[in-house]
Amino acid sequence: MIKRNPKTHQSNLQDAIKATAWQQIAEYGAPALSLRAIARELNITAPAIYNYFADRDALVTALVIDAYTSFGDSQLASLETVAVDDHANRLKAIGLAYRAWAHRYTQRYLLIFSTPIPGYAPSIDQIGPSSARSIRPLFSVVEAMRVAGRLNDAAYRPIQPAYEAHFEQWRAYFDQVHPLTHFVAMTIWSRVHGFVSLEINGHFPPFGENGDGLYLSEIDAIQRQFLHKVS
Amino acid sequence: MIKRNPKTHQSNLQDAIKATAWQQIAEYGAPALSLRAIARELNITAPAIYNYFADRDALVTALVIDAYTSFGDSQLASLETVAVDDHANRLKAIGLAYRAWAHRYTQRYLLIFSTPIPGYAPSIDQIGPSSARSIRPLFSVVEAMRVAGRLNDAAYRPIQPAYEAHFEQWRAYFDQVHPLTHFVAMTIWSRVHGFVSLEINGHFPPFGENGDGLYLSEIDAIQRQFLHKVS
DNA sequence: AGTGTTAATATACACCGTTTACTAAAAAAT
DNA sequence: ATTTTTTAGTAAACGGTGTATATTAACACT
Repeated sequence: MIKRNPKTHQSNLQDAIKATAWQQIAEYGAPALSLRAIARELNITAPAIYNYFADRDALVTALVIDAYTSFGDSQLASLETVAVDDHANRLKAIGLAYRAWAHRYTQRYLLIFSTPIPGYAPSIDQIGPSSARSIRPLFSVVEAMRVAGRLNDAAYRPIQPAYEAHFEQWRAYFDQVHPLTHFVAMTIWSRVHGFVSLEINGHFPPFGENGDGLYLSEIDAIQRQFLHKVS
Repeated sequence: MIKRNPKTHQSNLQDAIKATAWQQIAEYGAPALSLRAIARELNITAPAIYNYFADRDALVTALVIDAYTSFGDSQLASLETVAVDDHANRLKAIGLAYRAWAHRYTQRYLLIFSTPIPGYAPSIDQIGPSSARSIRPLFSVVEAMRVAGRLNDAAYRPIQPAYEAHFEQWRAYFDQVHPLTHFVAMTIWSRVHGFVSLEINGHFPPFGENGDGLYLSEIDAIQRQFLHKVS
């Protein structure tokens, strides 16, 4: 008959579990995530967590959704101070925000884009919405370029018929955006992601948090390739 | 006094451990790698593995080096059938080989570029050589372009002085290649990697193993941006 | 007061990497 | 040829993990 720690009596234990998980992920990295460690920190027993999350994967899924939300917020916020018709600077702002967020919240970034939790595979049904939301700001920037007639489609290659079905199904999360917009946005995303991914995972030299020439030149290249001059 | 299974008496148990590890990684994924499972498969006990690898991380490091070697072989082989002065097609060949290898050996790809083993962090000293070797073919293609005067340096931005030291140290693995070559090669690598990484990790729709428009257009863009026309 | 539900516990199981102590066989040394 | 040393395995155990089961304490509602 052990008297439970008052900590466990806080209004929402579910949130406390997630908060502790984030704290431990930030401190020891996502792979070290442990239900038992979380329970210890909260002065409860490990099985108690199962009252709030079906299993470890359910907790991780909740964390992934949180990470996507944080990422989406950052993407959205980066556009607030840039005029909606200043396409060049909107591309630049959202591109820099991508990298800055990854550096600021490395563990969240890895949780989304790497697979640091052994045996965990996210279900598209659950994370789809928050994932789509996080990418939508980039899509909106590109779509604005297209609507303004400033989207360069020289590189556009239609999706091969064989993959059209898959593509269409996957695109359901993106409000049936214009194919050209989708094409360009995914290309931009893949470039920005490629740089940041290699950097975060230690395959590039450690540039630090500040912008550097290589990344800025990639943003330049994106602007030059996809943004028409005003005609 | 148990008579050991003949399997354990094969000439090189170290290689057998690695082979079994690869087999289980291919079947169940890298995160499920387990020394005990390997030992079971080989009819030995788990601690016996410690005669051949200092600990789990040492085994993983050996696997990572193998993966880099396989990747480097693939990169090298892709250039064999293309004339050394056919820069456009060398870029294309090596780019397609990158993606094809990642699809063919997904688990090896993830082992290198993701961090699927909990708690494992590769030491640059040990994997540096095989890692550098795997990237060198790309560097050689770009360097050949530069020497032939066909490398477009319009986007080049010198490394910021603050990072020059780090950069130089890291570059020691790459035979002091020309800075411009290094700059362009890293950019190309990051683009190709970005696409494949998103694809392999399920953030892009499943295009399958065959080439598709989006990836080919990225290779096009790389050619157009960095390869001068013959002057 | 009694009943049903909720949320925690205690216990247990099967797995993991790793350490220690021990042993049998092979190799080396005398 | 005998003794010693090294090698390469085993057995047992420690502390860790996620999770299932059964049980118990506290609460809300009739």
